[in-house]
Amino acid sequence: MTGQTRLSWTDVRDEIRARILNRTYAPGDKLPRDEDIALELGCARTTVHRAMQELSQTGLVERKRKGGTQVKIDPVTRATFDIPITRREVEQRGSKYDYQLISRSLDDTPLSVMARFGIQQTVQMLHVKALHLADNRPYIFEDRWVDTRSTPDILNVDLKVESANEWLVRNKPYSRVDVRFFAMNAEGESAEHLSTKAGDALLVIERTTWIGQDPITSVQAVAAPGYQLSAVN
Amino acid sequence: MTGQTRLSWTDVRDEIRARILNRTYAPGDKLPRDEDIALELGCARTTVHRAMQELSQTGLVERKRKGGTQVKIDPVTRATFDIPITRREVEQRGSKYDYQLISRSLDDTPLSVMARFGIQQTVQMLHVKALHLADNRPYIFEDRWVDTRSTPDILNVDLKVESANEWLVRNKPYSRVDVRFFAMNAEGESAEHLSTKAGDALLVIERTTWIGQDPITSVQAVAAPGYQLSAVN
DNA sequence: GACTTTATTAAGTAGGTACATATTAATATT
DNA sequence: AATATTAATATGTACCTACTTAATAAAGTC
Repeated sequence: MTGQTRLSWTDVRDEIRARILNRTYAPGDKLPRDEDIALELGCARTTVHRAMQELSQTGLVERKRKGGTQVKIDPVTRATFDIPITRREVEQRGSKYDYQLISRSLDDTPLSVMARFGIQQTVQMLHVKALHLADNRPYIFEDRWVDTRSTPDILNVDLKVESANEWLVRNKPYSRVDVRFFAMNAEGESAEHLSTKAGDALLVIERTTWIGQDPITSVQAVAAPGYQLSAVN
Repeated sequence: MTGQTRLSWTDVRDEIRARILNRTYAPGDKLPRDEDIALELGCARTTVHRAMQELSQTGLVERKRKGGTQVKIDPVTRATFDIPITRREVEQRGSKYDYQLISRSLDDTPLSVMARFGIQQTVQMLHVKALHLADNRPYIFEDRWVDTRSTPDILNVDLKVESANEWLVRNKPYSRVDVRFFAMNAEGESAEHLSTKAGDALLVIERTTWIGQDPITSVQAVAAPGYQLSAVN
């Protein structure tokens, strides 16, 4: 008697992954049908399906109806990043969080911001600049635009007290988000507020959100020198 | 007669998400039990479960056995990035890909690399520097260390022809990966190979992989100025 | 009251059945 | 031979049932 307990879908996932790692199933190979794997391992097809679902999502295999399952030829590295509220991020590092409003005004959107939102006409939006600090040292400088058509309430928020970052996350869920990372040299304003010298390489996290088709906000969060963003798991 | 067809789990997911967006379920609120939602919407509990599974994965809700489902108070922005083989990335932009080996030698691991791998002792690893080009212009400069204990075959690969990047992805699946992004100023080597002037801000993608506990490779991919990394979806 | 034990609850999982859907393969038609 | 039609097939989905597990609440004990 094998006497072994029933297989869970994570067991199946691990077994299949192991076989891919040890090249039983090599890149480009076609895997057996779910049903055959189920039969071989002694579990239900639904269990194999659940396992495959995850392997497919992490980019290790590719599945097609009728076509079957195939090990990806060029597996991409898929990394997930959590971008929390800055206050949370600072507090979770065990640092003291502070926040300073730098400026707040209604300005016409420049071309760069229009491009981010994908809009053609210039509109007036709330333009907010603010600084997040960790242990009294500059941590992130944010330059944000908020569309007052989709988010008129932002005008009643005292941004000297509550950061737009936090207020928006709490009060303005989005249905679509675009996130991108790039590097820029510190200059003028960013250098000044982050207390660094002009020219220093800074990581920028740019986030733009929409609700349906309507723009909500677009922010460039410029991190202080040395900032690293690392993937979860 | 409503005459409507049966609900799919994506319908349920969209319905729940809509309710979260329109604040029927506000941040911090507890959602009804899966079973009650199923009853209300007229579908099976498993269908609701499948929908919740995705909402939970994207970080919109939090689920606990017995505790039920709760809308996250501070929803994080969760972004997923695919980091393909550089050749693929270049080709998908519609550019011509080229590759140049810059150097290849067996060196002792410096502290920084040991830290990335989480190892205490200095070991000799294969140290490879290479340049990826798009349309004859520098695209990514990579500085890579490969552990020859876990990956002895790399020593037989002609890295002048095939990039270590590509060979490893094809031949050395990993079980764990660490990915991080940061910005650095171009200097000396990186400036020279990327044909940019020293001081320019460059985005660095650092990737370290293991198979089980054993280090495979760690690479710093330094992108040419202007490079942006954007999330999938 | 503080602590431990027990029961309850809601999500999580496994199995089975039936059917839907997207592709590919085979066949028929022009 | 090229094209359109039809059949076959593997994954995807929906529903049901039964059981498991983790977390919480309630009850009991010192």
